[in-house]
Amino acid sequence: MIRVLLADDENLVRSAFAALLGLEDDLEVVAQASSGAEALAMARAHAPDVAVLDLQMPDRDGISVAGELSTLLPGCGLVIVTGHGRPGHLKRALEAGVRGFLPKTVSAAVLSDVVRTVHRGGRYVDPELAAEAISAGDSPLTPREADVLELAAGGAPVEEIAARAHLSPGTVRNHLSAASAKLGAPNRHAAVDTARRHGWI
Amino acid sequence: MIRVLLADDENLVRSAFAALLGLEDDLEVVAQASSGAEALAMARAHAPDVAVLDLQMPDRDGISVAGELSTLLPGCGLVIVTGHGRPGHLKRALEAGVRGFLPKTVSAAVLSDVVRTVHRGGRYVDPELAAEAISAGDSPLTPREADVLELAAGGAPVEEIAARAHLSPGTVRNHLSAASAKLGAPNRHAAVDTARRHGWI
DNA sequence: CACCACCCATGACGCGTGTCACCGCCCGTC
DNA sequence: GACGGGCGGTGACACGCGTCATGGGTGGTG
Repeated sequence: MIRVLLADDENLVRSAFAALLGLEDDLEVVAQASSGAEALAMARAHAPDVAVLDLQMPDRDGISVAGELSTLLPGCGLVIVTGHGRPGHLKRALEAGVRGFLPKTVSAAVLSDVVRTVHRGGRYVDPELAAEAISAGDSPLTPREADVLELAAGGAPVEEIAARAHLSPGTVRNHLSAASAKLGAPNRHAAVDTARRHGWI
Repeated sequence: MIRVLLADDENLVRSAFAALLGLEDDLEVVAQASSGAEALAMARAHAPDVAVLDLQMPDRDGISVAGELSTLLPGCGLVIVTGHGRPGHLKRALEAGVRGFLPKTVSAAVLSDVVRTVHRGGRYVDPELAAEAISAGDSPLTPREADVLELAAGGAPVEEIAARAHLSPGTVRNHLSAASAKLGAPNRHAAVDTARRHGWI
């Protein structure tokens, strides 16, 4: 019997996953969590064999939770499930010790299979996502450029970004200009869009 | 036995919902669809008692599907399920004949209860969402302003928006300026953000 | 009919922004 | 030690953009 921890902030989806996994004879959902912090607490309490984590959760990234879990429970298999799979996320997830990564578009049978595969020590990443990740490659942005671009995401004026990043407005514009050029975007807003699509911010 | 149609582009979620509803004795999932068009075809073929539709689907809005279904199968109960519930969506959904509207954050028991309620001819909208919708009110934007604002969403320059909307650049700027003013946003990008949060575009 | 809201357009003003050149500083590698 | 790359900063220029005033056309309402 494989003991599974489920974490997803959308209660309905999480319960539905639990129902789905509950149909399998060899799987048992022993704990559920609706946030990253709760997931860690539950993991500590129940020591599951496999943790299935949603990528987007209100308090923290599913990947950062995975990273912490991999040191906390080294034997625990880690699976990330996500609505919109971005290539950058996949890379970060694998670095965090995640061994299963799949979008919510896959068919139902895949989830339980992946849980079993990961429990056996195997790996599974969605083929389509893997192809995207390879073709997309690494982020061309320097860390600082990514920071500034992220702060520009809300459509804030340069002045505000400068204040929040403790930089001079001119430097902010330089970073944004460089980022836009690297991403082939005509302006920073399109650059934000592109960077988001690739999971680089 | 209540016969249910399920439509959601995320196969995993849809199958999981099917498993969840399948646990209930009085509910039976008779058809599933992964797009709006497919949902309509399935509805025609199976004439379900209740249709559970995801708001976001690749080809078309779940609400527009609902609108078509309400004329196609007047007796069919309509339920919309959504990840991020926007007040504007709720209003549009109710106008389209939808009688159940709930975010994916609700607990598992609610979904099957809502299906039953809607089948009996009752209504259910998530209380939190309803409160937001009431406090938010109607969209202050004129139809044209909403159009232009939507085209501005991708961070496109004014020139491009003008070309795509068959307008003069000056007119576009006027519409955007008016929209930003109405939404209390310092620029159009923040205006896009605000309008999206309220479901006005 | 007058009135008003919406739509489309033009022109002008001023600020925000994108772009470039150039500066110094730090830290890694060859 | 020289070199290159990332980082922070300045100054200048030109364009995009936000804002406003103004105008004409349309359709619905009192």
